Order: sequence, then C-alpha cells, then structure tokens
Amino acid sequence: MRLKITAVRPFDFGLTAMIFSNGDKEIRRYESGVYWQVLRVGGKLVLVFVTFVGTVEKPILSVEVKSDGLISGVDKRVIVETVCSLFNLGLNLNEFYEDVKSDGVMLSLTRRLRGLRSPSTPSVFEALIDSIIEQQISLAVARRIEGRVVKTFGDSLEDEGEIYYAFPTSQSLAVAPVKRLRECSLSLRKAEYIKSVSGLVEKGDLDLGALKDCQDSDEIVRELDRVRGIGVWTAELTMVRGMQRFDVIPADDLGVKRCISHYYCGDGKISGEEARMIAKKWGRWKGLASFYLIVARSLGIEI
DNA sequence: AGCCAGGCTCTCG
DNA sequence: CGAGAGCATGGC
Repeated sequence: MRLKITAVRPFDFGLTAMIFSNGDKEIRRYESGVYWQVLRVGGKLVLVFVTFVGTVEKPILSVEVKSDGLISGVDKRVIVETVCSLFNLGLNLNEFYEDVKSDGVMLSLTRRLRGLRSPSTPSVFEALIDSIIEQQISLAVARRIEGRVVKTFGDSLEDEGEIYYAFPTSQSLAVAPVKRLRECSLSLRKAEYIKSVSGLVEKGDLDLGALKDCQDSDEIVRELDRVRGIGVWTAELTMVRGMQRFDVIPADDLGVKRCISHYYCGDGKISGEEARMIAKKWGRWKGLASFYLIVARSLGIEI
C-alpha cells in the first residue's frame, strides 16, 4: 500500500534524511533516496519506505507501507501523522527564517540549508532512552549500544528476506534482566536507569504523552530532571528529538557548545551558560537553530 | 598506552 | 554544600 503526504514548503528531504545515511539497515536508514524504519501502529508492526516525489518548494512524500496485518483507515491516519512528525512536516520554516535573519550567521546558514528540518523519533520514549544511552560516551559508541538494545529487546518484522527491528516498548525494557541490558555494553548505572525509567512509564508514574502536551517547556525539563538518571541535558535532548520542542536548546551538550563556539566564538571552549546567552537571540527557535549549526558544521560550511 | 567522549549520581570532606 | 570519583567501550 502506498500513501502520499504533502509537506509545508520548503522541505529538503535529502538534506534532512542525510544524517541517517550511515544508519543501521535493520533499524533506520536513508540510502539512494529511500528512508525506511519500522513503526508501531495500533499494536502492529509496520515497515515504511519513504521517498521524495516533489521539489523543495512543492514537497510531496510517497510512503510505501508493508505489514503482516491489515491496515485500517485509522492505521493509515496514524502512519501519516507519524511520518509527519518524523520529519516535522507541519513546521513552517519560513517563520524560523524570518525570526533569525538579523543574525548574520543564521541568515547565511538558513539560506544554504533551506528546507532542512530536524527529524524526530516516532515516540518520546525512544528519544528518552536514546538520550540516556548517549550520556557521556562518544556518539560512535552510543550508536553501537543503541543498535544492540534495539536488536535485543525490539520486536522484528521480515520483508523480502530482510529483517527489521522496531524500537523496544517500555514494557519490554521494564522487564528486561539487567544482565541482558549489560550485555549490550551498557554500564550498570545506565542499565538501571533505563529499566527504572521504563518501569515508571509502564506504571503510568511518568506520563510522557502528558508531558509532551505541557505548555511550559521549563516545567517539562523540571519534571524530567526529577527522575533518577535524567538530568537537564537528557531532558532537553529528549524534548528536541522526541517532543518537537524547538524552543529548548541542549546548551550543555558538547557538540552544541563546539558548534556555537565555532560560528560565534572562534572555536574557544565555552560553558553551557555562555551557549545559552548566545542562543537567547534565537527566541523560540533555539533548538532548531542549534540543529542548523550542527548540520552546517558536519558539512564543513563556513560563513 | 592512555585519554577522552553530546552526563549523572553518589560519596566524601 | 562543592568537589571528585566512577562508569563502559571505541577511536584517536
């Protein structure tokens, strides 16, 4: 089955999906113009292959849906909504561009990266667990560990002889033996954090859906920060990646600090507080602006 | 070899 | 209170 989705313009699909070009083929990847991953829809696993059939100024996505079960009308709506949130298709980038154009660096970068959107995870839970895994260690190590966790605890789906994994549910991680979590190369601490956070979600003591709908971003940070294993950095990263909250910036993030310093402070070491000061002028677009900096830096773009 | 890596908690003094 | 140790492993 195939679905069509019209995005708000501008949208550069290739530029946006590019960060997944070295992703795991069995989990989530962008290759030769095709992005794929497994979604959980109405209790079923659904594999989607997303391609771009429009232009940056007239963006249309084509979604090929594969599933073992039957896809209902409701399922179709959920799939469309999920793909929309994966690439934040509803966001009006022109508002962002307009609001940051007085910043010379941003003016230049938004012109050169026109249509770039910050991708999201299909669920807040996934963003949260990924962020915990990524605490302190290098991204290269983190990605390998994430892959092991997904393949150990996630449900899988087969298509044309290939196997694909969905991100584990909160239930599967809540009941996961610490020993098996540790076999994914997680430290004992992180194994405990992940298990207990998943337990809180399962019991309803940590309602990520409700938090996502909370108006006040600072309050979300405070609430998440109260949970053992979650600090401000983890909370903010979860919000940017899993809640479409682009008004927050993970200012304590090493990569964010390095990028801000590169474009605004001549590559010197800066503190999280200094990063927040610089980010102030981006207003409600701090998170998206920092994403543009990171992508620009990774592409070697100079002002 | 060793040191650092998109942090966080717990323990000392 | 604030500072400091400990964590896991891959890359340089």
